Amino acid sequence: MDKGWGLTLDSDSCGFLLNKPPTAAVKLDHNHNNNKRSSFFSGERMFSGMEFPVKLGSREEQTASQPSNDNDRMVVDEVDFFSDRKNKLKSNSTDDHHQDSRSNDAMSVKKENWTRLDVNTGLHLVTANTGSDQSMVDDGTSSDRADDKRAKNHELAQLQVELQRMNAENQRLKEMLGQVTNNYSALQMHLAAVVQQQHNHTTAAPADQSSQLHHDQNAEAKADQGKKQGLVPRQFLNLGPRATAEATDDQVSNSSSEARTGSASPPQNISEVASPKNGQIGPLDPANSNTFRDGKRVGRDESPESESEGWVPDKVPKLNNSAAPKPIDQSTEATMRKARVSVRARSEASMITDGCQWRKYGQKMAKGNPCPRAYYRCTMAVGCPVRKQVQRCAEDRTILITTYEGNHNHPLPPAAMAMASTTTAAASMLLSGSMSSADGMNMNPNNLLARAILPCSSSVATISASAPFPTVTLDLTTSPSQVQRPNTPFQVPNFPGQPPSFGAASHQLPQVFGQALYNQSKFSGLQLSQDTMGSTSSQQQMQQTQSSSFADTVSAITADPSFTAALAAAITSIIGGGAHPSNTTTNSASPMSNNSSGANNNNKISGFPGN
DNA sequence: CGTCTTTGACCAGCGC
DNA sequence: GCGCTGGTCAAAGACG
Repeated sequence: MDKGWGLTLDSDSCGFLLNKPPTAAVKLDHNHNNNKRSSFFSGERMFSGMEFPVKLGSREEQTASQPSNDNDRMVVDEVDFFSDRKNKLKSNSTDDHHQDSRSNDAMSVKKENWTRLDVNTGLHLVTANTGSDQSMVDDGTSSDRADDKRAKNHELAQLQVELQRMNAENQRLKEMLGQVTNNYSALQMHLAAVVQQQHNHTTAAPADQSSQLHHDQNAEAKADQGKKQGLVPRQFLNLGPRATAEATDDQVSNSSSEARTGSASPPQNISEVASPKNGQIGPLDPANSNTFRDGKRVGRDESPESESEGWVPDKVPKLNNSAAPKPIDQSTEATMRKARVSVRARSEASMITDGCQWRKYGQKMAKGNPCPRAYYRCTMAVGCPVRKQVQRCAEDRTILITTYEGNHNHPLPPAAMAMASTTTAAASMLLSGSMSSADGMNMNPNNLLARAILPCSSSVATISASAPFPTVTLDLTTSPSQVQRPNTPFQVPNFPGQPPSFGAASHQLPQVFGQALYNQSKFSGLQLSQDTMGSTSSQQQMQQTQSSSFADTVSAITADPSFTAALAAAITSIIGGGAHPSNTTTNSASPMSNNSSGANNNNKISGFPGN
């Protein structure tokens, strides 16, 4: 976030300055002294200091609202002060300037006059108004001006407070936007998966062919097809949490963990989550983090809260017991929290480099595995609910199993977007469509998720419902030949937070994925800057444009068969960083002891924390 | 000195 | 009810 500060100063100047009323006051006085220069400047540049437009605006508002009075006043003031000014200062240049202004534009004349009046008024207040008889004459106007100034200052302060509030709200909206964008990308991938599955089924059932042409009509076709294959139509009809919840209630209740989630967590959530939820979203709300840390269960329940906000709009009702319409988040969040995406890959590193910053908070010896399981939590944002478990495979200790859980509630650096998007999409699809079809047994590779994530390979993506939590496993260790990798596994030397290197590495990927990564990098970079910047409308438009283009790109790449190899290559490249000494990781995990090869697994494991 | 890792302890869920 | 297991916390130590 350090990067953002530089950018923040660039575009947040208005908000930044406006957040400091004393500064504004100083600048206001300064404006009075230098108004001749600043008036036009302020008219041209809105962000040269909001004090200028605010001040001018107030003048202009008065002019607009009370044209007659202002004109009258202006006439009087002009006569008084400019004549006075001419008499006193005999400034030809000013007069010429005044005439030029008149010749240019009447309004500008007014503004110029007003600003000049301010200047002269200030002079009178300071010098001439110090107790002369004339001051009694001018006292009326000067006192009026003083009052006018005070009123304007007061108005300015109010505007500043308003702007502060707007900035704060803007920040919240930006955070929401980031989450929604992630959500959107996940849904895009899901949609692509559904379409693809539809296409696959259409080949078998041509009767439904017409429906696949129209995505809008997909719901009905999905329902039919879902019935055909024994799937619950709602899974496909509703991509939101409701579908997930219903699916969970209807079918996945056989999973003990799900039952646990549904029965135990929601009551707590209702009581504890409802209040902050109703008030405002707080993915980064410190309160969340506090409660997150206060109690384990509370934290586990609340962290998904913030997490799911990125997943589901508030308006979507949630059916946990299908009786009381509770706030969606609770069970959905819990479910999302439970959903896991496991990535198996060969790596000598203690932890794969996925672009995020992790903090290790625990380590346990898991049953049935001599290798300890390390627990990490994302530290890129306070209260980020994302956790991951890192454990080596018991059978093959060269295989590193990284299990992700939860979704980031903060903007991600470009380096983290690939993995985060992948895991997010996988988890989303798992929960929205694939989970119930698992029905207590492992998903076969023909599952839509497997096809969605890795469309052209049938053995790398599996879903296990036998696990305590519904888990998607991306196995990148089985068939390297499927991954269109060159012999030299491409490394990402400065992978974290360095889009150029990432883009440079992406040239080895299929073009479409490289472009996607590039777009992601741009977008997430924009998000990063946006997160700390005071946003402008143009920037928001840019972000939205980037968002939509990014979503389109995601949609495009998921439909592309080469996405399989691209995704595998990307993840493998991320993971491959550990084997490369040049790979600088942002992870704080201790680097692996320099094992040259995977021959001695024990040595490698010994490098694993805790062994 | 601040941050991060380590590690023992604690807690909750689940099965018996 | 008890033990097992997974997950988390937090104090203490390590590290830069």
